Amino acid sequence: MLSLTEENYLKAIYHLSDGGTKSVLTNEIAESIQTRPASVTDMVKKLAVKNLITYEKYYGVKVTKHGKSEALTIIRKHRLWETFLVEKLGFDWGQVHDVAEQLEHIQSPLLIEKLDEFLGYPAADPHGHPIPDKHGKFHVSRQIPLAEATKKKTVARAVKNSSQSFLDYLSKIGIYIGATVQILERMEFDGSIEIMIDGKKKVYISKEASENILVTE
Amino acid sequence: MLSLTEENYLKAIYHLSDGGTKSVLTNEIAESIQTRPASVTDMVKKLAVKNLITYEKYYGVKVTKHGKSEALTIIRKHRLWETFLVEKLGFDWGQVHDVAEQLEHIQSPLLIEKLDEFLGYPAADPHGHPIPDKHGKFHVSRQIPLAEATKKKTVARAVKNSSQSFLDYLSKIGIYIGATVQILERMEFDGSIEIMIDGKKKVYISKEASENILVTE
DNA sequence: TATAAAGTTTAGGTTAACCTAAAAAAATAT
DNA sequence: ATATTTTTTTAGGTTAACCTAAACTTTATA
Ligand SMILES: [Mn+2]
Ligand SMILES: [Mn+2]
Ligand SMILES: [Mn+2]
Ligand SMILES: [Mn+2]
Repeated sequence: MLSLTEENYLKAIYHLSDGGTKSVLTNEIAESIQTRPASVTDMVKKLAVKNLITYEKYYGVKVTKHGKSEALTIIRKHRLWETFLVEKLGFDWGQVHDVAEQLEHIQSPLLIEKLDEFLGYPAADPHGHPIPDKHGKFHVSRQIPLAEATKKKTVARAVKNSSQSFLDYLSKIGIYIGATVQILERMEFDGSIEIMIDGKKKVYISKEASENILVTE
Repeated sequence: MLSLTEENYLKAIYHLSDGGTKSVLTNEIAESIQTRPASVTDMVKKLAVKNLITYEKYYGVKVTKHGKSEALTIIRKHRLWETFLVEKLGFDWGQVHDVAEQLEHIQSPLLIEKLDEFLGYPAADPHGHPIPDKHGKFHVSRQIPLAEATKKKTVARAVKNSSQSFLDYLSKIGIYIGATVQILERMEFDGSIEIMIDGKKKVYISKEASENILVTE
């Protein structure tokens, strides 16, 4: 069984590795988890002993099969709780992340199965992120950042950034998961774009914002 | 803000003090929390510095006003979560305690208010224990152990012991919160009693069991 | 290729929450 | 009242998870 801290490290490493595909460096982990590189080195050795990652001194870590499965369990819990908070308790999609950050560490396989059932086995969380099933399986449709879309008409499917401030901003301008987004014009000089939301509302959004909205064409 | 450990100590002390009325000794705390007396002495000093209890060397601790209010918040959370698990997720009343023991430490005032609302502001948890409101207020009707009841006909209102094994036993013989319990006969030699549940089922229960069922006459 | 810069690890400390063993105080028994 | 037992505290360690500063390794630059 993993400690809360070990779980947070493992989840961070998994996310940074793009689902276990690439290896992750000490400084990236330190940055993402808000600790010092020296602390990361300590923890990374512990996780390697537990067979959750492989660690090659100076060259970073890779997530093992076992580590991937543990990470996906934590992510599953995180996203199920976020879904619960929004769907059942009426939280705003920008309010759920920090609470889910705590709830994801509750240890009870029964709880998570019952919660999943209660929510009707959702496929995605309020941010459009896929929820792994109890075996760690999930499906993602081909999503691209709005910034890279070539077709004029797209549908918002997920956000890349789940921060309160970004989600509050999206809500304010009227973007939500499932909204249709038409690209009206790209500004040459700063990459900002003019879009039409649900065929009704025209707004300008920055390049930065458009990179954090994932769409299907 | 309190650590998880501090919260567990404070809650244990509050329970042992009968709602803040009497003072609590080091060994009682150690016993209840499954630690060594020396560890209790350490923690008790910390809690005293934080003004949650008063500590008189060799004579035990008392819960302060502030400590009582913090303890009641934790108890409120514990009981709301237990109610959620039974009412919404379909847990058995014997399965909830350990999970609630973890959930009670989640830090989010918003979460707990929304959960309370979602549950319809319940007055008691699945074990019949009162749920304090957000100001720490709650009401208990005059409940006595079935072992001490003098009237023939009583109604089960709460359990004194929330262990899985005791609750499984109660379910098995057909006792639940709200069940009517008629006392048919008391056995002189071991204090066991014969009862009729809901006017239908006759069973014998031990003195021990009858001391852990709280009823109103 | 030698040197500088960047990234990482090691060495050595801190704090919270535990522990055992010894010392001290309080309660009980003679 | 004194001696014994019980309870509690103190002293001194351990472990997990952090930290800073110094020592390394790797990578980039001259
Ligand atoms: Mn977390
Ligand atoms: Mn999410
Ligand atoms: Mn607890
Ligand atoms: Mn309860």
